[in-house]
Amino acid sequence: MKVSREQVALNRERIVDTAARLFRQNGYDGIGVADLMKSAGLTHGGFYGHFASKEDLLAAATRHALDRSVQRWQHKAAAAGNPAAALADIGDHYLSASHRDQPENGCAVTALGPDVARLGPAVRSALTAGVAGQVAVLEQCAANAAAAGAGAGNGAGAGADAAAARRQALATYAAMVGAVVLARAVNDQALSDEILAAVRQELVQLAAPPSS
Amino acid sequence: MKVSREQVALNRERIVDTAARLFRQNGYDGIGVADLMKSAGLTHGGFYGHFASKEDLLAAATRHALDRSVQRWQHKAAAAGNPAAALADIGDHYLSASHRDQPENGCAVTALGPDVARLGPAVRSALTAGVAGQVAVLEQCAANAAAAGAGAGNGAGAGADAAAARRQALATYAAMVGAVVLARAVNDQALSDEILAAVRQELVQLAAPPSS
DNA sequence: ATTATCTATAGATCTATAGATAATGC
DNA sequence: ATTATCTATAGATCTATAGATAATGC
Repeated sequence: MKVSREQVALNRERIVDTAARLFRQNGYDGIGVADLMKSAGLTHGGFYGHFASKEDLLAAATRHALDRSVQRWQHKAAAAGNPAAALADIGDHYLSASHRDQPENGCAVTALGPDVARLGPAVRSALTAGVAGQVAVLEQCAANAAAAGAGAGNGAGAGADAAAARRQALATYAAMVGAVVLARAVNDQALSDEILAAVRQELVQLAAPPSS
Repeated sequence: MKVSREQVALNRERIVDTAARLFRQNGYDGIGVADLMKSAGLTHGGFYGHFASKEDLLAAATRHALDRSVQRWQHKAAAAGNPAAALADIGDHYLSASHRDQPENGCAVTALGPDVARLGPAVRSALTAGVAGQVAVLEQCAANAAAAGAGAGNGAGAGADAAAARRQALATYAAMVGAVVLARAVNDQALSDEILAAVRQELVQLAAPPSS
């Protein structure tokens, strides 16, 4: 039952896409290779022609899922009229009930962070690249917001602004990740909603140019 | 080989303590009942006299670990001279390299959040109680900081302050949780350190009374 | 002829249970 | 007599591999 090289590439892509969904939904240990392959419409044994191991697949799936996330963020940032609107757009989506309730389509960091932390360098590097990409988008937005808020600054001020923008981007990103992890884990709908709302609110204040 | 009732209670406690450590270290699916019991110095089969299921043990272990965390936070808050020092003390410890590098002794939310989100109500309720306890400590610190910073406020101002203190506590807590999840998952020491430092920095600013 | 996928299975591991054992506590 | 723990195992599941099959692509 050999298939064309084109079909092989399509099959591999299907496996990665299926894995990205099922790993986020069930965790790394929550879904087996046999079930993954079955969901992708293939049989168990064929898996090892595409990937060296289950962990190797997770690395590919993580890269795949986060690449898509970063691209969406970049698109939002480019489409928004101003930096504050871009941050609000990204944050409102990330901190929405639908992102909380659909981990299978959501950020791989929130769904798989602790799993990835216990795995090997290939998986962790895939996640790291995604994190760096997401942070870079936020950092650019924060820097643009600061520049729009400031008058004609001097050189030292611009350098301090850049460092502050990066710090703010990292802290905001951490708050977004933590909020979704918490909102999913907590068994109290009101508290879950409250956590998401609190971080959304903070993000609005961050997007506003500094008042000083 | 029956043991005294006192020894039974000690054995149960030992199982919970061992489980709290090994679940945080390896994840819920990363350690089996047989190995847990072996680490506790008991045999596999004896487990089901103490707990109905592995998930039941995770609920007990989560409650145990988070109770201890909340108690430490309360102690820090009471021991600090002022609210800002209390927040700094809690945050510096939570956002330290040693907390990042020793998940087996750290916050159960950061180590097990996504696992817990996929499990039943008993486990999730245990985590929720811990989250609520940790947030309450931060909220009290933020409220005290706001009260110390304000003059003699009117009633409406105090109500707004209380709501703002809770929002700030939730957002800060989310940032702390997210920072540790990220710092552990990322395969880049400099980025990991930078994430922790950025949130520590933000926490200092939160602890300062509002400038307005 | 090459090779992607298939069937079948090895070998290990996991949760949970059944029945035996032996020390406590009435 | 009760019961906490023990040994042993059932039954299911997991990753990975071996060898067969059959369609592609030289």
